[in-house]
Amino acid sequence: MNKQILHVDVNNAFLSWTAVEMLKNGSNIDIRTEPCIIGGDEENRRGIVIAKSMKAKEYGIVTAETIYSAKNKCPWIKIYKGLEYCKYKEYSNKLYNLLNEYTDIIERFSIDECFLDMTKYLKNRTLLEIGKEINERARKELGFTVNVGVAHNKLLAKMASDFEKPDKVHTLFEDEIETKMWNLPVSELFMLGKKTVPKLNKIGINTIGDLAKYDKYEIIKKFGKHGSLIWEYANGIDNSEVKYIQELPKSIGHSTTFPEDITSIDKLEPILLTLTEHVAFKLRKYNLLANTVNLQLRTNEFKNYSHQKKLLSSTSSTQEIYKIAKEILNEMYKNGTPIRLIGIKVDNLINKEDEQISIFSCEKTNTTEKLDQTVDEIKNKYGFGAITLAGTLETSKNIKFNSAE
DNA sequence: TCTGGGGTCCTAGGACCC
DNA sequence: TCTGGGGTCCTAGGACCC
Repeated sequence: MNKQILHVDVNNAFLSWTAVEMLKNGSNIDIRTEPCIIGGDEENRRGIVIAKSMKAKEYGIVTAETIYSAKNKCPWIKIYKGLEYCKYKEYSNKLYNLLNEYTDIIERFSIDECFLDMTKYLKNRTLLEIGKEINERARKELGFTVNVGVAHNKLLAKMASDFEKPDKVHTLFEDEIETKMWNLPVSELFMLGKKTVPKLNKIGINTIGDLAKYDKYEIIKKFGKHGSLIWEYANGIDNSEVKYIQELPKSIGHSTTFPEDITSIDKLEPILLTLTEHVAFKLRKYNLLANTVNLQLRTNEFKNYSHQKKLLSSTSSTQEIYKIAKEILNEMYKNGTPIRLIGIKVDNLINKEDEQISIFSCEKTNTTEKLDQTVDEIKNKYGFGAITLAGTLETSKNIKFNSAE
């Protein structure tokens, strides 16, 4: 039996939500109607396009390009700062609650995208009718528009919602694949990025249809597992389920770009400690323990380096993670090299209940755990910045931790 | 005033074991 | 001593997503 799937995608989410919030606060302009972008802070070297209005799109401006380049395309483009991430989360939740009236099988694919499995909840209505109703209710009740893709699997629903924008509902059923999807450039296919597209073009594959009709095993030979996936996608094949149970993260990371390059380890270390505090705090919030610590450095020349180390025993302690992170940093970093970004990531995460008590765990005292616990309680009550480890005090003031996507 | 930040998954190559 | 083959685990790096 066919699955009945909807994909709901907020149009220019960060820009739309900023517009709605501005109107709510008494602004008399709707920024959705002007050529504008939500942009990062150029002075602090975070100058990229986070979201763009439809008018900005007409100038060829794309998400994640530099603001510098966006200005070249449209010199009078307006740039807005955007809201706090938690505000965006609120709007995301409003949408989720509305969708929840239709089905409990919802996958939050990102802050602004959801998959809905409607198979059990059609109730004598067509999937398209429900899609149209959701589209209308979002506009009327929430004040922002969404695109809805209507199909029999997730891939096709996602492709459908990406057709004409904004505020549209599109179907992409099996018998429409050839007419609606195969004529599109192959770069439009989900999971086909800018590295693979030129390689496909080189062997004469320019449209999604070209890929669909190409010999599957040739594609697998060239692109491995990924090749198999994109060939199936081109043919509209996707048997994956809507994952409605929220999974625990597989890795937790935090990174920051500096306003100016840093050339000494003494300046890197306190920043690393602040980043570690964030990561460990989040670990403990999920009740997880990490087994691996990974450090990333980006040089002024945009070269990325990463090194990882396994922990002797799983931990969520700020101090223990920082100790390893500092070791890696000292092994990796050659003093004097200009560094633009530093990042820490923990993975190989396990549930705290599943902790294997190793001989190394015996060395641990309860003191650090108690300290972390106390710090977390204060952070939860008064905010993350309310308390910090002494070593980070100076740097935390100067380093901005941008939590926007 | 050029290039963010948070993720997932895959792969190639090396170490090590039998 | 001139050199196998299968397997696992680990690491660094890369591709892709929003």
